[in-house]
Amino acid sequence: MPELPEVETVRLGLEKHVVGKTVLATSQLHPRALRANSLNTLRIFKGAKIKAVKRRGKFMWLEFDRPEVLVAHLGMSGQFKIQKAGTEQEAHLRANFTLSNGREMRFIDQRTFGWLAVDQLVAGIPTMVSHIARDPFDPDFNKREIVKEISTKRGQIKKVILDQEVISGIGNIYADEALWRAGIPPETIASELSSTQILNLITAATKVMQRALSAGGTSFDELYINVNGESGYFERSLAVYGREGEACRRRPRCRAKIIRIAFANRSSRLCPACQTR
DNA sequence: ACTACGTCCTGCTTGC
DNA sequence: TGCAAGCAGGACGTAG
Repeated sequence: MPELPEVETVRLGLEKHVVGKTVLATSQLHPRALRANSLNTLRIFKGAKIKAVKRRGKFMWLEFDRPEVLVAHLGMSGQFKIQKAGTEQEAHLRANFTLSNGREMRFIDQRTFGWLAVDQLVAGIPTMVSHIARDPFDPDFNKREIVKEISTKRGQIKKVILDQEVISGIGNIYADEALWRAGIPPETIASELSSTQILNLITAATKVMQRALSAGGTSFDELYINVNGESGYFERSLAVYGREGEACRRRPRCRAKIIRIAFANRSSRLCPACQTR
């Protein structure tokens, strides 16, 4: 599932392949590919030169030599692929951009939770991304400030770190991994944690996502791939996600089995022995 | 202002 | 064996 490291992997791939290229043609192949707003056509980018590919949390956007930007969210299963023009269409191709270098930038999305949108920048951020908090990879991410903010929250800690308006980029996989690394149960009330515990948790989330980025992102069931069509290899290093029933990897002592519990209409994976209050 | 939950979607896995 | 239910889940809108 694309979370911060996977989206950053895609951003890096796009940056390498599309910056400096001009969009010659666009096509939208699925009604849900484009999120409805006032600027609801991809055709606006015809003839535009791509200047930059930026990101905040799990949101990405392309900047052009004109005011409009193309915002993209991968949702559950969104992918970007760079293909030679005219290559056979993928089964779930949702939008296509023909580029000036004989390539096509393709947006592919099986489950259609992902979307594209035409938007404008306000203070350097697309309006539809302005409510999203900074992510831990942001140079202006203020860890001490975030720790302080989290310490005031009355909600369960996992919900708090999944709240993209508090800290962005963390999804279900890295939330579970960070909580395991910090030894904190997901249902703990945030305000009942010490500042040190919260700091440890944010540090753990940052580290696990940095390691995942180094490995090219986590790929589960191969729905996530980067723009070259290659999968990430980080899943080998996951401690709890997808490991229910297997032995906890904490050393030297813990040998308990990882369990899966229902949490907020989703699932959480955790070690019942070493994630305790 | 805050929290909780339903909704969107497809395809693979599980269970009867 | 075959079909139906379950599961995966990010973000957002609405209900409470």
